[in-house]
Amino acid sequence: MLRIPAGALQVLLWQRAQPPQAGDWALPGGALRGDEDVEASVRRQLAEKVDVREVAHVEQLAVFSAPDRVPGPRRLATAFLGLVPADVDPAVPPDTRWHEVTKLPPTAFDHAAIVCRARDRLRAKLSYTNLGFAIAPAEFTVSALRVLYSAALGHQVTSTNLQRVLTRRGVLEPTGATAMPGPAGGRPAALFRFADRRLRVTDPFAVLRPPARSSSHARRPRPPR
Amino acid sequence: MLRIPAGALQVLLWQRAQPPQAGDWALPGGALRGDEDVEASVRRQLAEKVDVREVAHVEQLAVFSAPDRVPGPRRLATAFLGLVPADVDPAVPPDTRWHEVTKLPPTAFDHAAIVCRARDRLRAKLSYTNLGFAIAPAEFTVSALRVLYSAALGHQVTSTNLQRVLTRRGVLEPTGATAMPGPAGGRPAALFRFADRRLRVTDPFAVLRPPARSSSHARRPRPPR
DNA sequence: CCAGTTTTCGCCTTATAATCGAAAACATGG
DNA sequence: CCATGTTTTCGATTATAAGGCGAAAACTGG
Repeated sequence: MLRIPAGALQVLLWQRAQPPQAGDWALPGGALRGDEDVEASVRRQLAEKVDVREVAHVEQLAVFSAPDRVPGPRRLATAFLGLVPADVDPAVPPDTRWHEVTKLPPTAFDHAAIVCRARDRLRAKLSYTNLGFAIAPAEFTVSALRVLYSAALGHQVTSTNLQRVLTRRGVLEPTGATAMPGPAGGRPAALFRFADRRLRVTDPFAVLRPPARSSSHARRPRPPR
Repeated sequence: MLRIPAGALQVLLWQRAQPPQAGDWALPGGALRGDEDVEASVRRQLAEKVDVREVAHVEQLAVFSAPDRVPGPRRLATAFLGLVPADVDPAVPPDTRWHEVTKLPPTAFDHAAIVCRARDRLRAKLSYTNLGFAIAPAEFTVSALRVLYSAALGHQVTSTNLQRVLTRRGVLEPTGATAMPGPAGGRPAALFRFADRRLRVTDPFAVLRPPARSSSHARRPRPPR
């Protein structure tokens, strides 16, 4: 479960009270029941920690299956990535806390590797899908979105380019309204929203695209040498 | 397990002799042992069908976990994508056969969906990684590679563009040798190979890239209006 | 009304991909 | 041995997308 509440990417962890690895921080999770698939199980596990209605997106990452990943009998873990919009602050149990992914506390088992995978997945999909809808509020300014993308991607992003790329792809659309200007004044920012709140691949990274091109520009034939 | 032996994408299936779903075609697979992770298990399962040394690439796809995906007690399946180069024809058991993915026979359980996922993964990764090394022979002409890419992607690809894109990214390199001309003559084609035979992301689909740009062109300032 | 601030937008440059046609390099038949 | 057909290769051009920069726009507060 990741979110970006204030310019920093955070992950939801809970502190283990019982051995093994008592005191270490772990990802939410639990055993799979016989009558549910892994997606349903994840939502059930999450519901014990946060209000699942505030989770904007959940997707499978990978299976972690090293025989010694936990002490005792081998256990498989199907890791998931969950995203919470930046403007909601779900209530969490007392043993549970948000941690910046760049400053992780001692983590249990292979959970640090899972967090790393989740962050990488988020970074990748922000580029070629509309996944931003899951980390952004319902409405936002381009500047606010820039902060979110910068934090998630780990490098600076310019407002100009962010707006141009996302609008060109049709994932961003203006609401028509404008936000209040900041305390220091300045031009009021236009509010935007994501056109679609379900995951959509904007550019199927098809670098070798189908020839479907109807470019009708008359080409001036080159004179033969 | 996919391959493209002659311009058509094929998947390795075996025909079930015992119920459930006797007669239907299924993907290779089997139970996970306690002392192996899923990757090791897949290689072990595959070894029962083909010579695993001929498998150029294996990667995890996803967990399929619907409670009713197989009759009887629920079973989880961690699906994998495997790729065999086009020039090898592994010996397979008598109940096993290659089928074109566009003309699948009746398949068992949810295996048709798994094949679909595998094909989609292959298509995507051909665009932004050097995964072509896993479907191509060690050496090949651009024309031969074009046939492979066209079959995998499902649409025509031009030799010119294929060569330029792959060489620009540094995934393709000439061997220096040339192939024999075809029976109808024609210029002998240069042979190429993949520079790296391990999966490498050539372009991290980073559409919003870090500003690391040292463009040093002096810009002529626009006159104010 | 003016200075300060932030957003927005147009213009330009750069990067990469797609298209097209001609030249190169071979085989074969007259 | 030359003309012809065939296939590959390559250069020139166009097309599309992304990044950079600065001016104009639109507000606040004195």
